[in-house]
Amino acid sequence: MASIREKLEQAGIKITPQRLAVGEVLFDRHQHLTADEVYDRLRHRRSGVSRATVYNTLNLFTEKGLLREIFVDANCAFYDTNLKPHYHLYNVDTGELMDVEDDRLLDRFSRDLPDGTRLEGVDVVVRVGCRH
Amino acid sequence: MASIREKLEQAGIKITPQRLAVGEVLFDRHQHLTADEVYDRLRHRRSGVSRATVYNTLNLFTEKGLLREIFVDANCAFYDTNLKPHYHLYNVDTGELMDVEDDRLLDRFSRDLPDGTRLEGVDVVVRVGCRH
DNA sequence: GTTCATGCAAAGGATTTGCAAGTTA
DNA sequence: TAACTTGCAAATCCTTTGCATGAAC
Repeated sequence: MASIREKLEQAGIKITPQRLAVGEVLFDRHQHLTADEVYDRLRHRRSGVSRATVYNTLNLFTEKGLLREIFVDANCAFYDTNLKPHYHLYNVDTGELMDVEDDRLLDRFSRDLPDGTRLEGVDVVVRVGCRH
Repeated sequence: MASIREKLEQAGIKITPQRLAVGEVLFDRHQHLTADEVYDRLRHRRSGVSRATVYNTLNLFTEKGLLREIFVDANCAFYDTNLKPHYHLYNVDTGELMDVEDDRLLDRFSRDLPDGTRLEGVDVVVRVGCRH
């Protein structure tokens, strides 16, 4: 718990009870949560964090590099706590999202970037369906 | 124009004037358009196609394999007419989306899929920013 | 005491849906 | 004719915002 406080402070984030609560939900382990899932878990814990604050906090954590946003379809952003190079396996039938570690991911796609640009990140989503 | 009609028929799509109009806008050349951009172009051509029909048609074309949806951020899906293996270079500062051809894209990520699943597609978005 | 965070409710944008009327094969 | 498509407006979903209250340094 102290480590979450440190994590936020190291990222230059001002500590509040709400931000700690969001951090505890998220950084418990590597996972992919939507904003709504985070909000629900906070409610179950009876942490009084409003929806607006959940969104604000997720955006803040993402800006500060503690989270990565993943877009797999129009109506939900996932927030990923795994910052190591990896890609995602998305099951379109079950909605399940899995990590696949891949050390060379960045290398593979960061060659030949246009002049005057810098790499921000590489997002790979491998879509699979259940075999019927 | 006849080729668009054939393209739709081959995909098992019933022909209507609206669907032909959407097809003409899209399949003119390889491009990435949002639903709203498609709607705007239809209005400039004075094709009377409603917004709802644009959405219905884009979803239909996607289901039938004539388009690919690309999600680069929460608030807009791009529809890509390029069906060859390729990935995307997205400039977060300018909003520009570029294709990069890559024949081995599918191979690279389609190994080791979970049992009982089949590959639906591989989406790669390389995010770049302007060097300041 | 000034700056920043919170939370509610309202606004916003993209997409979908219900349903009546019109089209297609 | 039978099944499907269209279009409008309303509904829905996710997310952001305005603003007044409250906390922090």
